Amino acid sequence: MARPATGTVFVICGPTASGKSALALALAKRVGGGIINADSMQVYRGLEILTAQPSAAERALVPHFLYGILDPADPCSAGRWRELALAAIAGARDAGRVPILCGGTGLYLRALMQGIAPVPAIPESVRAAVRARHAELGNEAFHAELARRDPDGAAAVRPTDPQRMVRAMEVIEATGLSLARWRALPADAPPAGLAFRTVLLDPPREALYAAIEARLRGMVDAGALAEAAALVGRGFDPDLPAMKALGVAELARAAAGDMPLEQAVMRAVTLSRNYAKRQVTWFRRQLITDFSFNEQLSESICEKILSEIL
RNA sequence: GCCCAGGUAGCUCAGUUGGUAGAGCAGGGGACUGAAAAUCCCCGUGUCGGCGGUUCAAUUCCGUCCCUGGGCA
Repeated sequence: MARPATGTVFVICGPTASGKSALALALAKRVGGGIINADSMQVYRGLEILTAQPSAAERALVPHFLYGILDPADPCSAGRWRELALAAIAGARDAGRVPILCGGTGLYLRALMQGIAPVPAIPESVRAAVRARHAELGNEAFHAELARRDPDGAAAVRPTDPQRMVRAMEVIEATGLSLARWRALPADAPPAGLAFRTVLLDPPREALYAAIEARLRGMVDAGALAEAAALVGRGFDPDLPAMKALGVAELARAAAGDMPLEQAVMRAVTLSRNYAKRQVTWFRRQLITDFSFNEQLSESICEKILSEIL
């Protein structure tokens, strides 16, 4: 068995349906690894099919961490995931396993590998109040209010970007310090002694889009309609992250008979393509990667990649 | 066969009282520091169905043909 140097942590990233999970599994078998989820949606229970979480058979072969660990009502975040991932990395190493992070959420991976500002968790009461304030004022007036509280923050965020305006307001509201001030502080960096080896899967667009559609149809065959309907049936706040998993809204409507199945499937496929494109932009431009492969994963490509990175 | 409607961007359509046209979606590019599968920004030349005619000028008006709906036979 190939034995990477102590402290090595593999990172496998790439757009949805590029073959990350299969590559991670093959790598884990080869080096005695433990696979750690780095995907913002695969952390939730009740989305096993639609977020393509590893099967029970796969989990039996190799230890997996952070898949389906949170209830949809319990939102994750970059900071929270970072803590969980650090614990999982330590856990895998204690068990004699090589940690292999696998996932498509660039922000999470960057927060872990390149550090993140040490902003404390914002109390839920503050978050709710700021959101309500934004809903009450609307974009323009809210931006004006932010400009009064945090001029630099307001200048850095477009008045059309509610998510970032709300975040900037929450931080100054809860901590008394602007985001810019927090970001000027030393970042929460990964513990010393970890050496990330990052592999990017970046297949040709055409092959990737074909894989996305094939996989979506496979999900439907595997019961994605029922899964989506069950999740929506729990009546959660639609703003919860898990509720925004691609395909949930469309397939739940199809399950309820409110939308033709084929239309729901094609809509979910389109949304997934849009998402894959955003992911690719992130990985190419925001993440420092050690290896990049421009092919859709197959058995032979997988072998080639393994021999190259080990 | 006759009568209506239509034929404009990959798709769905708007529009031009005659001066060669623009939205949404798709697609492409980009931003990104804690709900990121999120949020946001930028990118629109296409025989305006074909061929004739009128006109300085036709995608627009006229004729004719073709195609697609719907109606009448």
